[in-house]
Amino acid sequence: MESFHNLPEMKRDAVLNAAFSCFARSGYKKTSMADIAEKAGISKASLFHYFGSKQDLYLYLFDFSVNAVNLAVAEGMGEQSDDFFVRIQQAMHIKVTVLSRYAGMTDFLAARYTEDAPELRDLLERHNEGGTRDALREFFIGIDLSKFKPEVPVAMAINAVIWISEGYVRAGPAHVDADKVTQEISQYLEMLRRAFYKEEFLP
Amino acid sequence: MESFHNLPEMKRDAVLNAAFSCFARSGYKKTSMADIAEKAGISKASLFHYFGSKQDLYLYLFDFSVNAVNLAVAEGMGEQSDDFFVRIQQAMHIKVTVLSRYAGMTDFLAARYTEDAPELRDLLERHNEGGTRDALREFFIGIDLSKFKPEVPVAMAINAVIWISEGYVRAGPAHVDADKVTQEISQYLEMLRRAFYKEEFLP
DNA sequence: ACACCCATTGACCGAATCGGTCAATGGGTG
DNA sequence: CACCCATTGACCGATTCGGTCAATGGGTGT
Repeated sequence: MESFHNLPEMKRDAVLNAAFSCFARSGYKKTSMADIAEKAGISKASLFHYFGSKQDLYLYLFDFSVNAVNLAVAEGMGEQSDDFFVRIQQAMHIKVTVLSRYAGMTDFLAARYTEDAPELRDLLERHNEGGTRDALREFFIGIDLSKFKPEVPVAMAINAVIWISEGYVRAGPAHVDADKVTQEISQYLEMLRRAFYKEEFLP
Repeated sequence: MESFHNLPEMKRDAVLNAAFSCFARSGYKKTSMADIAEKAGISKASLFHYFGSKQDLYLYLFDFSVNAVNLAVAEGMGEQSDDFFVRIQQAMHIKVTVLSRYAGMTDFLAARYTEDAPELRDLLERHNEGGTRDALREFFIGIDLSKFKPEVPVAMAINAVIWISEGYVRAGPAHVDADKVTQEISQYLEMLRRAFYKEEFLP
């Protein structure tokens, strides 16, 4: 495991991204170590040399992802605004920043909810109890919902904004520059803000 | 193959849906006939009795899906309106109707673009040449774009509407009643219409 | 009651692939 | 030159793969 950390950064990211995308697309059981090794451009034996076993690799990826997301959230979420749109733009910026380096990581984390391999049950359930809480519910506390026009259904508007943000990220294969992508998303959010907010809250 | 058509309708749909979801989630190569048989509640030998081989099963599913979609489109798309929102609502109604019976079919059809199994290349490429054309481009001919407010970017608004529709379908596990789902989607579309259209085009 | 039919399936086949191991290799370092 | 250690092709037993087949059993006509 320490041998993996001594790898040059580029090679390390290649291995991580190969593993992320394979596990995310095919799940734990259907992903073979040969698949990951081939996509990463290394030998299968090296994979076992780095991580010991398939299960240990998955566990490492999981911890790595949780830490990376927590770190990105900690340094990306500045002063908590009461404005829905600035807060969701912060969240999308974090997601895009993480995704620009580890393209398959969020899909990997999302896919853990559909994992049914018994060898992972303990680890995943343990993390569900302690860490995750209800992130979505927590995201919306302190938001000033009175900025929305009275005639727009707030719950639907919120769903709309979330689905558009996700739709953009999903559709966008041009993940070259995280800042540029963030800027383009903000254009969509600005359009929605104009459509949903009372005029007194628009610049 | 004729033995499969003589099956009772419920059992037939169970087999089709099992195969759709397995192929859509795991791809052609990673999906085993045992997976499909188990999810369908029949024996693996029966699967081979019906379809002969794994490849023949995939081919049958593909033809079946293309025919089903074409049929649904033919009978679901009434007089072509020049209004963007009524047209997209027609399209979503078709999609939801198909999905209510064959939950995994659209994902199965979408997944064919990422299939790299050499045994399927011929079939998939052949269908790409002849049938598909640019469905999205064709969808938008004759649409009256002047109904949009001058300050809203039309291209972005269109993407927004599409992503919201897809997001709703993806998020909604309550696929019990197709008409109810269609009605809920129309509420979202109505909200967006109010936000994006000039007032003179609102009721 | 019997004979016939055919859908269904558990058991089985050789081949491929699985997770995992190991000895040989080769480039870097003192 | 000797040592070290990352890397890997070849290999292991076990499992799973696509596909086959004979046995079974519930229907149907007579």
